[in-house]
Amino acid sequence: METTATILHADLDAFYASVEQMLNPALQGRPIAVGGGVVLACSYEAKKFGVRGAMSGREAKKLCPELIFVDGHFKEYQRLGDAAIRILDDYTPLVERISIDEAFADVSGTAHLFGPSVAVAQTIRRRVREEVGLPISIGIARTKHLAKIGSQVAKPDGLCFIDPATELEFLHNLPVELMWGVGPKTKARLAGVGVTTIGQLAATPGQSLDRLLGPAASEKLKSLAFNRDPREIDMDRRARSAGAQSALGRKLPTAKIIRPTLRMLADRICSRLRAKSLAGSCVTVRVRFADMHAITRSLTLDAPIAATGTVTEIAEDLVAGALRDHPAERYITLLAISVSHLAYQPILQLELSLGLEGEAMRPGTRRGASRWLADKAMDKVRGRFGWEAIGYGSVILEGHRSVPDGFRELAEKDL
DNA sequence: TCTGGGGTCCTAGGACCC
DNA sequence: TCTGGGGTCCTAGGACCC
Repeated sequence: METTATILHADLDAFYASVEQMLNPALQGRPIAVGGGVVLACSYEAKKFGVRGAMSGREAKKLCPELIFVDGHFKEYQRLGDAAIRILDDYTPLVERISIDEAFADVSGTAHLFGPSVAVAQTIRRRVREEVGLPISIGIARTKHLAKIGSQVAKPDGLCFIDPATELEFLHNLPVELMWGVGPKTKARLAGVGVTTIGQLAATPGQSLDRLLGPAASEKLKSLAFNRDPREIDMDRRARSAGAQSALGRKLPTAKIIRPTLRMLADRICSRLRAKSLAGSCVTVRVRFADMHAITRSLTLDAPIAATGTVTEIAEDLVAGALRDHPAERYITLLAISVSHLAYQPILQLELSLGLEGEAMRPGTRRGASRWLADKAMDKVRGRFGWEAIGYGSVILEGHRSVPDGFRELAEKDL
């Protein structure tokens, strides 16, 4: 059976840090971290010292006294990430963007135009370097999972072609944590029974793996370990939820804290939804306590909503219920809202529902649609004069902005 | 002393329906 | 008194990824 490897996984190396080093040549070759209080990203020079993303700035400095902290150029990240991914588009329409700095591409259908996958990958790497100025690593394999592993092996600034004829040999020599879905917990469980490589996982009897990880996870890992990943390139993945969260430090769970925070979170989420004529019918809140343990509460509605006020009130009720269930917890450290079960809801449909039974958004509430219209008016003002021009008075919160807004926006998935 | 933000997917039990 | 099975949705929690 003749098979070829035509799935590419392209991944910009230490993306944010590489951009900073490109913009400021004095930073090249130096250990740098984007961010201050929290390390949002760091350069390879910093990684050598053990610096990692999500680490506190202080911890990072302790590991690497030479570390240079820089502010992020978030607009540039978006522009350059887009430019790099666009180069992939020149070689195939089958491109699946995973995040700002990463994408899959299937070049099987375009070999007659551009040559074999390795040649295409070499060209892409050269062009990204020349036209965008950044290093990008590419893995090439028969499946998405293996291509992704390939790009990790290729880093930094490399290319890794995995020949289908010897792919299992390649795969089985690698550590389990390179597999998709194996994080710290699963890695530790596997290590507990002496499994540290993908080959050892492949050789583990199904029954004992089932006992260790449950039948579903076990089956999934087995299929990945034998490179039987069925996933295909998906060109237009739709977001399934939209959420927002805010770390609070350590706060007493009073209405004074909770209400304005939830309103701000709902405002962020709902304006994003309305901008895309979307609404969701499931609202989930998360409350995290001082010991970092978090709980969730959710409510599914009869009809989708996107009005800030309605989402805020539902979130307040859910948080109140969550707190009632945990009376011993003295402090909260984070609040989050997520809206899911998203549905396209153009204004026409909303007006129709007004004529019928209001919008049943919430038991006992018929104000949802008029609120939605008021929100749309506000969105319009913001569109012309900026986000800060208008808003809910009570959302103005004191300082404590641990992460820049620019970073937050980059993390938002297109709805 | 402190520990970000935005997501996806899976599991398991219970309710409910046919 | 004893007695079904399958499917779907909801909720809560957990693991993981970028």
